[in-house]
Amino acid sequence: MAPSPRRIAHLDMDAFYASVELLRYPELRGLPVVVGGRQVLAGTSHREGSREFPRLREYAGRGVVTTSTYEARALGVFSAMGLMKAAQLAPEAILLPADFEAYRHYSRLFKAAVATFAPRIEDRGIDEIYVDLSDVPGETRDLGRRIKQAVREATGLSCSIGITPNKLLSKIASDLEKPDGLTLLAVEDLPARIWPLPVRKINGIGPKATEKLGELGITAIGQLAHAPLGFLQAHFGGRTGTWLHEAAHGIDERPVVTHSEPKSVSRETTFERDLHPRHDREELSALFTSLCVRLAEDLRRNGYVGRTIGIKLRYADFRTVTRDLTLPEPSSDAAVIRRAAGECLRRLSLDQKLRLLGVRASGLSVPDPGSPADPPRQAELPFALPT
DNA sequence: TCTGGGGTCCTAGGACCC
DNA sequence: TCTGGGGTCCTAGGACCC
Repeated sequence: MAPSPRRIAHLDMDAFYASVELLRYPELRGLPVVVGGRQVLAGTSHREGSREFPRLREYAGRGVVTTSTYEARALGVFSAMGLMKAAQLAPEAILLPADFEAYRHYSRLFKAAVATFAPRIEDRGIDEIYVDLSDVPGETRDLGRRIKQAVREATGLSCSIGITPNKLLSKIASDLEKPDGLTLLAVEDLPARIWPLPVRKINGIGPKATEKLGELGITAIGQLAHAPLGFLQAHFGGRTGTWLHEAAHGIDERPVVTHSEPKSVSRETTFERDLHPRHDREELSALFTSLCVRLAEDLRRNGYVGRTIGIKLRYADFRTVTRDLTLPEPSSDAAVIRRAAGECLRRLSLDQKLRLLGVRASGLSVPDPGSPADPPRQAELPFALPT
């Protein structure tokens, strides 16, 4: 007898950041609203009663759209789009700065609400989770309705849920009836509901793979399903070819992972304007040190030390390079991190303008209590870039 | 109108060791 | 003094995701 299929839910909050902002500013409901950018705009009046909100057209800078309301999406404004481009499409849209504290608060609320009756939860970021419902009693659609209701009662927000035998299909399903959707799918529904969709809908197929598949004449998931395994393996390699084939057939045995340890921690910043390593040396050096200090704080706050320290540079032409260095002993000390990052920096030619600088710690571990890997809190910092 | 910040996983070459 | 082979670590880059 075949084992009964799992019941895996994927829950995705609808336009999450923007929806949280609408809780705060209900008068913006129904308007195109965009969350993004880095700071509140200067000159924006905040009068009580008749509040003036900044418009997208007033924005100047390097920010991107983090979330847009469905009204803004109707104007062509989507996540990850540059705000300057978004302003061309929707100059009158309201632009609000991101308030991650608020989003984290609502994130905790909705996850806690789901956990009260479906505790096997995999965190997929601030606004998404997978939930293993296999052992939760109740009829599937009813469970879905109860989860949505619990989320709404806890947060005042709507979400979309897909429930299928695995994570891959549930992720696709949760998107099918957004917003406020509840979509149940069984393997028999694959040809009718999944195969007509573009391959890009498969989580893990991005712009590059979509492009390459397109060149091979494959645009729909059904076409991918009918491509011979050997053909896919020949073009994408053994592993990826097999994965593409299985994904198109709705096969995915990955478990819901309820706990995982972080692998790396990083801090990076894109400058307001491109900076030259020599001409803007002092400003860059201060930024670099500040990134190291914040990274060290992040490590300490979360109780980790890192053994590999790396840097990331993005040149003005958007070319990105990384360098890293593995230390003899792991550390969370800002001065140690700064020194290692400085060593990495010395391995790069610094004759072009930069737009981004980042620092990363990987090879994380939890330090032994009292070990020398956990040095005193404050240490002296070298404040100059290596020459 | 140029493209944020925080992550994960995979690949691949060279060093190094047995 | 012809070119073995496997395992692991380190490093760099890239695709992808939220």
